[in-house]
Amino acid sequence: MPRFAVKGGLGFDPHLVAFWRPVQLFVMELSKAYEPKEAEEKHYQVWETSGFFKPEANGNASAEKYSIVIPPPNVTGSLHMGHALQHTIMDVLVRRKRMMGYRTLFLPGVDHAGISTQLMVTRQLKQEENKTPKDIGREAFLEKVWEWKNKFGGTITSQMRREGISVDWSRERFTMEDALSNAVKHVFVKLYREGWIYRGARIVNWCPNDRTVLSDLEVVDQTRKDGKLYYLRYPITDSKQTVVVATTRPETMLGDTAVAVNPNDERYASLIGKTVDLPLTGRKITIIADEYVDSEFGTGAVKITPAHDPNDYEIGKRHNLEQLNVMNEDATMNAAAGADFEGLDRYEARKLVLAKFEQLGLLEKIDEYEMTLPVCERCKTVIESLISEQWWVNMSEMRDLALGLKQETGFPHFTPANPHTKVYTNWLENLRDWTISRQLWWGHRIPAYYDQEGRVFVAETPEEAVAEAGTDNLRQDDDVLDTWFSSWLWSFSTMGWADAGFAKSDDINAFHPTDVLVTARDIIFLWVSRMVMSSLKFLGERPFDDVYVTGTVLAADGQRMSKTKGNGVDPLEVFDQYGVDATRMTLAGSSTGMDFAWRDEKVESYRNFANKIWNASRFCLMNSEGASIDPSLLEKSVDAADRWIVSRLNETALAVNKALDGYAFHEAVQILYHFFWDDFCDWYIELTKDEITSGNAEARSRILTVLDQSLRMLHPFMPYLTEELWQKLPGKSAKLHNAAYADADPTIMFADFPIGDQSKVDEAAMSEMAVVIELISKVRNIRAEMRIKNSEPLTVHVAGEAATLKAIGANEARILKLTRAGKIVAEEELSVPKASARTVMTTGAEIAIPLEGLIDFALEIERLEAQIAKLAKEGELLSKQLSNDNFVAKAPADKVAAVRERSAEIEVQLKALSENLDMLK
RNA sequence: GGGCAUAUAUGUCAAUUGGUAGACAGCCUCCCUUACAAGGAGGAAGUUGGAGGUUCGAGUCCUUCUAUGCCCACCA
Repeated sequence: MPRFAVKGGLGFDPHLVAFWRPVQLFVMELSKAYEPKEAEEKHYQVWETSGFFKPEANGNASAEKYSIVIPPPNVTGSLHMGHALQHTIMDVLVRRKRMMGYRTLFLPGVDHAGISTQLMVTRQLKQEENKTPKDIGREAFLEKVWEWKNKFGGTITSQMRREGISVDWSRERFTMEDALSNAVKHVFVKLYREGWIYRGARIVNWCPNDRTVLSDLEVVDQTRKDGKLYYLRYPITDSKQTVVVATTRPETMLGDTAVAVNPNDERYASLIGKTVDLPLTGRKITIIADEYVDSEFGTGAVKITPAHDPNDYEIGKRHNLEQLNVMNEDATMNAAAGADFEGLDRYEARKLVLAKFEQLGLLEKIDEYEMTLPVCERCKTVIESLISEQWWVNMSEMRDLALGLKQETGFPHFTPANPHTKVYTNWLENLRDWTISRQLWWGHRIPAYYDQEGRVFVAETPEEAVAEAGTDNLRQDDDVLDTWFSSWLWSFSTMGWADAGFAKSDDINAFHPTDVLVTARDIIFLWVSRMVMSSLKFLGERPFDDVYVTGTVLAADGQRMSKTKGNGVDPLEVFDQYGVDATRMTLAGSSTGMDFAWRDEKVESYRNFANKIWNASRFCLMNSEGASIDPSLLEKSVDAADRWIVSRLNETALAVNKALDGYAFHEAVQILYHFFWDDFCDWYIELTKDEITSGNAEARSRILTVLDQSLRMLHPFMPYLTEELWQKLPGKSAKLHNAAYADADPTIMFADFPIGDQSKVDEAAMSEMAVVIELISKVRNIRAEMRIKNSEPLTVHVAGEAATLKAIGANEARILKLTRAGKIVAEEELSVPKASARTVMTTGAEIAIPLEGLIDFALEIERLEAQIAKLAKEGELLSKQLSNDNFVAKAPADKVAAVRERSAEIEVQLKALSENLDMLK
């Protein structure tokens, strides 16, 4: 419907009347609800272009540093909830420290993601030009990749900007840029010269789809329920006897070079040393004995294929067996498999092998067998084990460095400490050599050069290699390095290590080691541990002090988010629907280190919270004429409510800082949520509303100042909303900044972060307000339970000790307003008619409200009895404790005293309540 | 096979060194009160997975069982 359409035909629409009324003029006009998009679009650009994210924004030469490098997302990636969680956590940490005056470096970057990127560009090439990488050649293909990178590589970084993270984009790095590539070459050469990198043929994980070797960490298990165990019968040479072997992969029998049994297996003792006629091949292979064989499994006899199985490979080495490779790189059978099989895919070959065994009457049986298969982490193709010449890193020195650091200094400290500390150390202790070569084109090409005789020369540049070889007739190794071989240098390669001649650059001196690494569980081995090693090895210092390991964001159904299940939640959609700040609060508020399920209800409630902050600020701004932020007002409050909110402010600041220092993000969020909503909105605004709306300039300034302090504490979590509001506060200026940013344009990003001060917690005000709050709550409770309308004025009678009555007297006007009572009568002893509702306060003070004609006696009796029952139950428990001599003797004195005190309170309350109850009966 | 987590209100999750269980959402009652109905006021709801034990006292520590999840190794 058009905006100004008039409903109906004649007359005027009552909704339109408002337009014609004189518009009320506010000091500041804010819409009724928070619209996140406006703020999100506006502020990030200003922050970034103003240089606020750069460490250089800090003008204090002696400022302490705080630094975090972001785990580089894949250049092909797009933002998911895991990123959003990690980035939120890091940004919260950095923003707070920045506000506290630290010189902060928050460094972003992107990973070239060898396999993913190559696959993506290959696919695109196929689609657009129907060509393969081979068709166009290495150089042309790499050009295509760079083209792709320049065109689409910015997706992830622009999504990161949307998150509001305060990273220094001027220091953004890419693992394939020159400096980082030089670092990789340098490290490779150094390790090679020291003997830690070597080239050798060993059995490896081969992905037939990607046509490259993979490290153990890039291979994952996949359970196959439809697996089968095939029993193949092999005839013993020159004998009627046969031996049956069980296998899940019949096609590999073409490469068998032995059959193995356990030396202690009596069934086969007589066969050891004999040979079998390997069917379909015409080869004879020996029956050997090896402890590896489990007599209990299958038939107790195992076919041995050293070239296609890691265990068989080991056995083969022990027994000097031939390694017969029967497969090609794409998992088709090769010539060695025999003419019938050459060129067949491994699964086709399997069918044919089985058919032929069947024909020969040598297929004993087929069992159903559930099994797990190794598959490629990325493309899920079943991995083939085969023997291949690859580059490896011997990790022993680096393992010792990392373990030594952990043992001697405790670094890095993991949060949560359990189970990550142990997992980390155990993994290091059992570390194996790392396969670093990959049969790809996209990546850091291995700086190894071969001459005509096949001799290898490893050097950082071709020129050096030529010089060393004494000939320029050299060919560079075709392979590239594992992507992680550049990632593991990330903590310092991003800080100018290569440009400083592989020494400490200014940035490294200023910001390394970084303070904390925030990451998900799955790359502790792949990345975290390797960063520790490389940093110790090449820089001589740890890369980070702490490691905060986030939980996994699960889908609403408690399952992992996955594309195939379609249960994923796209953070960008959540940003659109609920706002970035609400999403950040949700993520931070869920971050306990445990996995957690995504719930729309959560983000909805933080969306509501954002709106609450908006409206509370709106109220303050609507009543801000003649007022401005004035921190000195918090120092000299007279009124109890004011001293109370200042106390709560300080308590909150102390608790928030403590929580964040301990990476207890959920706790910090809870504390802020309740401080702002409960203390500030529900109590402080309501208590002071009269003063504020009536134009009391000091009250107005004070509430603005409290709001300012609150927004500052919320800012690390909700950057957009808080900046939007803070910019509107009268009196906002660079004077409110931490001293390190005195010269910057006013922004809440630089406002001094409240750290809290226990000495500013005013106990007298706290207990005075506790009385006021309790009294108001009790009266409201009576109204609600006795169904007395708010419009019905009441008289509240209170009888109790002097302190309580004094507190009530001092805050009479506010109590009257918030309880909508007409009068408060303080007296030594209650003098009220029988027709009254009664209750009692913690201090034992009695409250009664005469309800002539309004009271429902039955209801009131029920109400009192319920209160009595509840208190009596608690009292019973406490007196039981107190009558236990052991408790009194052994429990800490303050605990006993607390129980005594509470017990006494309950006794007083119970007495008062039952007297009141008697009066009604 | 080895290791490690988790099990708390209807749901999702909290609970510092053992001190007697909280939040949010949902639910029930009332209220569109001039910051906010994305709101206000009040309320109901839990023998903390089962069983044993240590302790004056256990959600928290120990043993054991059950269920779920994760990691590592292996899987002929």
